[in-house]
Amino acid sequence: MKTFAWKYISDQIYKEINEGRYLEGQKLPTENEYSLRFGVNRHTIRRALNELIRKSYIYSRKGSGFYVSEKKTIHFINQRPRFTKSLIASGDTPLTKIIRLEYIKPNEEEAKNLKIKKEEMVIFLEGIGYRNNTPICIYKKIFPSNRIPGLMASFKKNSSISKALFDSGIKDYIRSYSIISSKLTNHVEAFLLKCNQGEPLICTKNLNVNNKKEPIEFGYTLFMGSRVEIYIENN
Amino acid sequence: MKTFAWKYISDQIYKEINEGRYLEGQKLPTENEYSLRFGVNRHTIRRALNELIRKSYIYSRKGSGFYVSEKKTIHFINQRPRFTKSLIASGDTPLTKIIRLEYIKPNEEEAKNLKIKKEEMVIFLEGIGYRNNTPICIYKKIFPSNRIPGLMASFKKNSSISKALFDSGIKDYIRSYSIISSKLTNHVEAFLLKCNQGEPLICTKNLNVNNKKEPIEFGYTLFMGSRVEIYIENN
DNA sequence: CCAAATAACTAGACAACTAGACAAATTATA
DNA sequence: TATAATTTGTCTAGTTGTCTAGTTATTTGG
Repeated sequence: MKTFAWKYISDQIYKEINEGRYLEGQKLPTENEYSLRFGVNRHTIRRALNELIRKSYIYSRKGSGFYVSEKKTIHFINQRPRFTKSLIASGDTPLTKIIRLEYIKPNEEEAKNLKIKKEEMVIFLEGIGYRNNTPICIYKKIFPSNRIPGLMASFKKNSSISKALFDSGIKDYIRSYSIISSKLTNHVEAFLLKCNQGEPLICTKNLNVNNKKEPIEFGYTLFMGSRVEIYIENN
Repeated sequence: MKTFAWKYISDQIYKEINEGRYLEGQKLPTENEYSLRFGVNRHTIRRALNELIRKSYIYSRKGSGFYVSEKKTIHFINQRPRFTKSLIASGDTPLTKIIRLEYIKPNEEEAKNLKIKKEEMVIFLEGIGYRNNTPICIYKKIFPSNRIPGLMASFKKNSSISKALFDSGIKDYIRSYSIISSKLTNHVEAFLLKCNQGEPLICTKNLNVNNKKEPIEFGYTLFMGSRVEIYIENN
């Protein structure tokens, strides 16, 4: 049995990362530099680095370089889900950027979950969640606007989603259920998450209800597998 | 299929313009602002914006910014249509490029409109109309050559269509009727008009007659919806 | 053990993207 | 009005991503 160059190099670089030679988020040497150092072709270096990407120890940015991955964000799924708070608690700077906000017609599943008629227009909200300026998820949320008067205006005024809900009278809400699945990023998701096409995603689908148990939000979230892990709390 | 950042961004900005978020002539966000918003380098933004300039949805002013292009208003006159003159009058540089000129057999509608036999050969002329070096329309015209002696030779000599008609004895003509409809560009039209496939077109079909009320031209024109608006005068 | 097939590796070209510098034109400010 | 700041235009250079093609090394199967 023979150890191949790419495997040796991959292990070697990983060892150096593990030794703490490079901090989280720090840039690694370029392909070219590694190529000179190990005396192999650039493509062999790429293979070694791609192996580390596959294991999500590092990630790459086109035209820029390879970087050491940061620790995964833990996303808690429990009764009272709050993206921002869960991140603040873990000492990270959260941010969520809305990229789409409009009225649409719900599909069958959405209408059924929200307990409204298929013809009733709903608020569609799409955004990207960040941690330390790195995108970690794409979320899509459907709100029954008829049940929450003034919500659209509130979204346009507020940057925080839960604050917008609060302003519209939703003082509290709890999660009714969550479904978790997985898939690979398509080209659009890859762009939005600034990753390569074909990376694994953790997909959640969930329903939030108010204290009268009326559905107020049906949402989908795509978490980047390499940057997030989901923690399910039972209490 | 793979989406590049510049393509995604270009499409996104175009969508926002098309939604009416920015009015004609209005300034777009700066390269820097877009760069922060999309999280890419300024040069990638430039590439996206240059794509929109190429399709003349926007234009730029050095040291100032990027602006949404203004539509050209075409006065669709019932009486004396003249592409060249109407553009000169509005202070633009006119140009029309003939891309096809030959004898063909007319179809039923054309023969009927021109009041000739189906077997009688006619002159088929196809061209592209420009404003400021940007294509704004594709036109196809059918002329009953038997009724206008020497017209083909005249077309080959002259660059202006109305001048060619004038030289062939058509000193004056008026529009008999026009029909306006709409459709989306196919890939050939998109290529000729240097725009995306699926852009809306304003389609006109019309008949011109001489002072003896004999039909002398049956024509189709496809105006690019995003670059042109048609003004119809009733008097 | 040999031949064929497969995987590893080299080599090069080109595109997409990042990065920074500086010029030229415009706009805001003192 | 003069100056500073902003913004687009144009460079050069470097890095990753994706191809294609060809060579060498290893494994596989008879």
